[in-house]
Amino acid sequence: MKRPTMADIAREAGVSKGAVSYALNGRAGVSDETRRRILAIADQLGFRANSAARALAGAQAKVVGLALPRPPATLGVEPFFMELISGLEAELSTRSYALLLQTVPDETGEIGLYRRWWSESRVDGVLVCDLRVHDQRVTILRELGLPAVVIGPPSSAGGLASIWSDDQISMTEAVEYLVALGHRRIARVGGIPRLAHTAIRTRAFGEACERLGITEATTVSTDYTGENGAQVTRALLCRQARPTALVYDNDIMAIAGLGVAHELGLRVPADLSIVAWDDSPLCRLVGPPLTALSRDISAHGVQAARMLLSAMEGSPVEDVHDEPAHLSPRGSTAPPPQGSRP
Amino acid sequence: MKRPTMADIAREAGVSKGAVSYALNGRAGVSDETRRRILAIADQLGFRANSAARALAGAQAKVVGLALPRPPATLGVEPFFMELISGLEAELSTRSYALLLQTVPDETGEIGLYRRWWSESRVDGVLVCDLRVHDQRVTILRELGLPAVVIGPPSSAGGLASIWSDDQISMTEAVEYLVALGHRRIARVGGIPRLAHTAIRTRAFGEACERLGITEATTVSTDYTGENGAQVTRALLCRQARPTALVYDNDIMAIAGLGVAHELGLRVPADLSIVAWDDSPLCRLVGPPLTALSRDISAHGVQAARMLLSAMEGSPVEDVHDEPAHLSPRGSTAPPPQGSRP
DNA sequence: CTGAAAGCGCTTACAG
DNA sequence: CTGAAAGCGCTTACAG
Repeated sequence: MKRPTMADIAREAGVSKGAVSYALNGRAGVSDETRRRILAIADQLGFRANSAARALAGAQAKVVGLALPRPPATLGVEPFFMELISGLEAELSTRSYALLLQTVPDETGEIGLYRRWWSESRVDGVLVCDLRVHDQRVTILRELGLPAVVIGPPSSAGGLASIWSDDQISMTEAVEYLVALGHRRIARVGGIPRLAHTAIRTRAFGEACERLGITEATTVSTDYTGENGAQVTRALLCRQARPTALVYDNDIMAIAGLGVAHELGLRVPADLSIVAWDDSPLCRLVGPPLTALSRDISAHGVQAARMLLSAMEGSPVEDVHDEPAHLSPRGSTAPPPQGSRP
Repeated sequence: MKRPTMADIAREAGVSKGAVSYALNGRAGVSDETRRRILAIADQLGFRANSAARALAGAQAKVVGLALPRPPATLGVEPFFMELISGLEAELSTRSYALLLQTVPDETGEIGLYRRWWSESRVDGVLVCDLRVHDQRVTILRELGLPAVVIGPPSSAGGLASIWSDDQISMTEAVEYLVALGHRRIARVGGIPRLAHTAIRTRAFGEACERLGITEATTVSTDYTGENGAQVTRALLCRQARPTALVYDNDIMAIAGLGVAHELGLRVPADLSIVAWDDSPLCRLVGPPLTALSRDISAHGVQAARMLLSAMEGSPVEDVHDEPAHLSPRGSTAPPPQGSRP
């Protein structure tokens, strides 16, 4: 099959290629009648602008890039990214933008990828996630002048537009709820420490516990995998005075924690309360369903895509403070067992 | 920042742009010494070929497309796709190919997407998944002449190269195992009926049960979501003579089924055995860990990407029959309760 | 082995 | 409002 080009349309309509371009892109330069005729012919021929030619001629590539800074193995089980991607997709596809995905092993790899995307003119803009406290990526992106939106706290976004939800509020809500239930020994199975949002959560957890007089509050770090979450949970539950409540930084580890409780013969929530973060449908499927800090990640993605699209158009973009995750109490939280109450 | 172009290299090296192109692409036409000099300069300048220009000049776009034929909401929880994607990525990225992702609402939308990708010259080839029994997509792809590899049974691939694993073997293995344990009332919570591999599994399940004299064998269809899996499980377990073993077409539904058993006060595996299909790490995390039909989906993706890459080079590509999923017995299967044994 | 030139299919100033 | 032309940065026959 031969692809129809603008020259074909121009010939058919008896106008110049330039006129076709103006008509197709809805710009001034052609009369309404000519425009209509051109559009009709384009439609009839099933014309689609060649994206390479368009990009080369200085227009946009109509592609947005997303580097996934996690090892492929982790990605498969982490519902967060897929939910984010479906949100991004939902917005991008209505505007005929494609999403270019690539996994990267580490920060250096990611920076290399941005440089490559930039020098190949492959993408019009990028979304950055998993912000670190001092993140080099934002510096590079500003240097390259590649439009970018950060999915993470503005405090680490280095001046790039950012969209985030305030994890401090959510963490405080979770701790207050557990304390209200009567828990005094609370531990947190935290995420990767160098990530900016992990740092925020860790601080919030510590502060909330201190304020409420919880002295036995621990945070243990993990790599977010279920295996690691299980391992840490096992260690915590085998302690002399084991915690009566656990707060997890993602849902996969919370589910793993539930499995470990089961393995140790502890009843959830009678012997142990569990709170998950990032409420994927999984949390509602397990028995008992997990109390979780939930927010609409997909909507977060839609919003992030919108911001990037405006940034790419050159409009000034405000930071967006999305709704924080709120606690959805379900079957995995209850007052602590009698013996451990104050 | 200004991107270095081949003209810059040519000027620096004192040769023509053509010579630079030959040198960079490892083709004949330049002496070894000139080639080395050109490569050194390119490297020093941080040169990267502009992908749009390259695609326009008739070379490849270096992009592979994957349409995701599931509603965004389902994607988030389905580990299968993310595992497949990480496999594809692993292979594509080493060859400097990018993966273009787009969700599509249905078959018509997917066909439209292929036409668009084709007419925009956006991708060099595509991967097709979730094959239907009579799948229109393969016909269209052949018409367009877009290189494609089907991830699914060759029986529905309509002549396109395909990679698949034989679900009949796996299903038979699962049924034989359950029967050997003593189960006589086995039900299957199946996937979307119009998918080719679902049909294969349904037939295999029926045949295996019949051959082993299991008369009470039912398959119930679902849409693969956890919610639907839970609902179907609830209905099955509330029957007069409830099944003592359930086989699920994906792991999410198996986990949902475990939740329902918990909710109904049934012990797994003492009262009910559960077998999951597609053994994501989740299966090992829940309590009890799920017996599952496991295979390396990520490796499947690597292989699929390799096949597509050769197809795009014009090499003839053989269908690949990947290793079938094999049973990994874990804590969710055991002999049926006393009363229900023959 | 090397160079000069045409062309891929668009967009966008620049004249009329 | 419209047309003719240059140019984006590559690749690839075609001469030398």
